[in-house]
Amino acid sequence: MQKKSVPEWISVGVLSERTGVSVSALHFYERKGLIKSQRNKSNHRQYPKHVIRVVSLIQVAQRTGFSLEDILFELEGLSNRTRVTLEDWEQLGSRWQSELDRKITQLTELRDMMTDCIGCGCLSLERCRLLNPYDELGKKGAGPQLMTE
Amino acid sequence: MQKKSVPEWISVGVLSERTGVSVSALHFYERKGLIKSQRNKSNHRQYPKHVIRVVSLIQVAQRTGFSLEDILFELEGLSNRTRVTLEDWEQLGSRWQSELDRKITQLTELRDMMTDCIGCGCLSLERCRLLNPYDELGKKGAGPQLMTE
DNA sequence: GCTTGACCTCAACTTAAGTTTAGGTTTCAG
DNA sequence: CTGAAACCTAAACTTAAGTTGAGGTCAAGC
Repeated sequence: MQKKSVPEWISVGVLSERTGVSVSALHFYERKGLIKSQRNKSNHRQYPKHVIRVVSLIQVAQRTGFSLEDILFELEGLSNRTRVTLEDWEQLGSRWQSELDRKITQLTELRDMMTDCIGCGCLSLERCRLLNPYDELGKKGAGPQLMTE
Repeated sequence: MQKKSVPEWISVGVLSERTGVSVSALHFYERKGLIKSQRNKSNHRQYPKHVIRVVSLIQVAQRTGFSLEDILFELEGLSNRTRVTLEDWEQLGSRWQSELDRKITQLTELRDMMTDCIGCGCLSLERCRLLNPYDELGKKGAGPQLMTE
């Protein structure tokens, strides 16, 4: 019992409507190699319907902060270029989750540092780890430091 | 008992060293109006030492995701353009914190959606709220939807 | 048979946040 | 006196992710 594979082609306009991505951006993605199309006899692009999913994944990846270059790299690693399977999705999804976790951690640290700093109020250029991330305290010996400005 | 105000001038090279921001970027910031300098007799820029703090704040703001334009706007709202006081910092700091909170919330939502989605595995273009943020389900009536691809 | 809408290509433009390059001074150390 | 270090300006270049514009084709509807 083989499922029939029914590509069912859609135009760039329809792809744009279905994904919320502008036609010009879709052309752009195609130039970058993120999606592929066939042409009909009038030279119009025809996309297999499942490209909708690829475009949607691209959008999710962008929202998590990946560049199109990164995304192209990820997509190229997939077993099958246009058809995104469940395994593909599990792979991508967990990779993207780690990236998101990394980002969230970073921002949270920054926010906590900010909380400390506002509470502390020292605004010291010498001591403040927020204002002074490339800290080189210790060079000058320990102990209280003057806030020389 | 008045404190003497001792500006103590520093060169662009020193400012660059102290902040970790390249000289060309500092020139750029000056063109954009984010920092100001005086010139000495050889036409070299001289910055009052507390500009270091302004540049540090610019970096923090950038790390929290503000554009230089935003930052310029914030800095212009300060009581005093170059000298950043404790009150200034409290003002800015809490504004930036909210922005950070907003971002963290967004990313967290995206990550949780992703967790759901990977667990669910449906990858349905019709139903998935991750793949389909501009959802218009309901248009077609409720009930189970075919994953037509 | 003409207009309209959807599509095509290619090239130039846009914004942000700088960097790079080219050419020109000044100042200090040897 | 000579050369290097630090500085100056102005303009062009860079990258990302597209957008905009000009000019052209094609099929459908009136």
